[in-house]
Amino acid sequence: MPSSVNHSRFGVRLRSVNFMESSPVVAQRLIGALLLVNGVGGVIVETEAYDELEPASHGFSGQTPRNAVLFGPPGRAYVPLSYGLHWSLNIVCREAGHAAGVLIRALEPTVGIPRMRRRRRHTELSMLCAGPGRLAQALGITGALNGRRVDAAPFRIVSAAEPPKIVRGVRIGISKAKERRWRFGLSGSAFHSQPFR
DNA sequence: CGAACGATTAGCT
DNA sequence: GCTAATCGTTCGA
Repeated sequence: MPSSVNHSRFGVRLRSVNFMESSPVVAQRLIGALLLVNGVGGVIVETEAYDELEPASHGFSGQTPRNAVLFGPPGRAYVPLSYGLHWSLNIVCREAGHAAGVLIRALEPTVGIPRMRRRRRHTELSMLCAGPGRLAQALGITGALNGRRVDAAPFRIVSAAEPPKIVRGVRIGISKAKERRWRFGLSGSAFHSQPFR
């Protein structure tokens, strides 16, 4: 695991993430952080930012029962189903009143790897948490966690002790606002869902 | 009220 | 590279 991540509960300086910032800022602050759900997870290596003011966001067309969590308090998990099949984990953030969120797209698996392998039917390590659907499956994330605070159980987020080197690119799998470079990655990671260029 | 379409993935060619 | 799987939401008639 990268030395920039403090996995010790006796660490000297554990920064927490402020979710009252714009989603692109929060998306970058989450890179290199340790994310656990029920004690299982790893280092966040890929995120994307979304904001209700741009058409790629689930919040763009206004509040619905599905996306209601995005319009609620920051620091909550927004867990929608995509393609009728896959859950995904977002963290709600809010700056200037915008309904916004950060999609967690990939982890470097570090804690509870056997558990994740069982949930994912023994996929190879580099594919365990590479992509929002795979990550949700590996960590056992479903709609049951929608709206839950991410600073309390079953979540645990420990941010990187030092700012990591971050790469940036366009978001994946969207048809609108394609040119916006709101995808962020941990530089040099072998655990991205797709390469950065 | 029916049709189209996703912030995707696995499996096959 | 192509496509099926699968369902809530959105959009047009």
